[in-house]
Amino acid sequence: MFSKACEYGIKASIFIAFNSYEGKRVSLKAIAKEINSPEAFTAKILQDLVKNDVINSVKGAYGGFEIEKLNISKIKLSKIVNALDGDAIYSGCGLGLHKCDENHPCPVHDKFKSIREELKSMLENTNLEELALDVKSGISFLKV
Amino acid sequence: MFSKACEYGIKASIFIAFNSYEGKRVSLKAIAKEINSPEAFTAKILQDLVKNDVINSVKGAYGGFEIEKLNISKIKLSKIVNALDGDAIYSGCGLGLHKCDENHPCPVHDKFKSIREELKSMLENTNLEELALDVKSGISFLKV
DNA sequence: TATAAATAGGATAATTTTATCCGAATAAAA
DNA sequence: TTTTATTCGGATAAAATTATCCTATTTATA
Ligand code: FES
Ligand code: FES
Repeated sequence: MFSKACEYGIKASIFIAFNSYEGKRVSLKAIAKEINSPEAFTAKILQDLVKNDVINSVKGAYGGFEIEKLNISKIKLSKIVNALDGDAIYSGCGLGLHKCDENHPCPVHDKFKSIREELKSMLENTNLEELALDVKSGISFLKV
Repeated sequence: MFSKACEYGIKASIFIAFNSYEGKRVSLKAIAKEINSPEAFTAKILQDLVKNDVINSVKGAYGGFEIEKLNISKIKLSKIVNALDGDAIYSGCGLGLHKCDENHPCPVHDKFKSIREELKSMLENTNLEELALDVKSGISFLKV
């Protein structure tokens, strides 16, 4: 469904989010350990997220990654997915036609329509805050 | 969403299906042309589909691919997707945890649940016949 | 029986995705 | 000012996916 990069990116963002709530900045090392991802690859993904204004980075000793508290509830999953995987998953044609077009639909267009719309609206209506709170309270998990 | 192999496989199966309805066997060349896919790669995919009993092949002159008429309505999209991509798309964890587990859910588990179930039931309840008939009647398209 | 038209399948290549390595830049603290 | 802990970014490398090529095998027909 999502690329590995996107999976790591979502998990990393959640981990950064709930630490930022407590005013804690987290390092690449801590993130990779927490979400069980390869460190160097995760670094690249975090750089992408910084460029796309999902997270902020602070260089140097005692640096790391963080998200402005006020923004945590404003960042939607769709922003992360879009930054890392683009919008093909909910905008492109499910069978790889040049584009998804009502007037020139592929055989599964109608069947997929509602699923893709549900996916899109879920991604656009889910914010980092709710996901982070669930992890913090032990309702959901980032690894294993 | 699906791999290229799976996209080609679904489209090829639909094309074979509606030709089989008319008692026509189709060649690799004809399939690749009709669904706009690379011929040799498509050949590999068709071999997989033959091994998984989705389609039948006939070697030699005047050979090609076909599906038993009586089976066309029995073959579900899920069978094709499973043969080519496995079941990760609707059974695996959306964030790549080892497995999707109610008792150890990832942060998006609940959000994804209904989408993945809808996807699964759609794939399990859509058969080749309906898809093939739509293409045949010009309601949907296999390329461009 | 020879020929031609197909699929089967092994080997290989190209591309994309995933992953690693290392030096440069930055900034806090000693 | 030096050391240390970081992110940044370029260059590779490894693995997976996508794609191609070539030969063997099969089978209908001339
Ligand atoms: S045309 Fe294929 S999903 Fe819309
Ligand atoms: S645990 Fe991740 S989708 Fe169920």
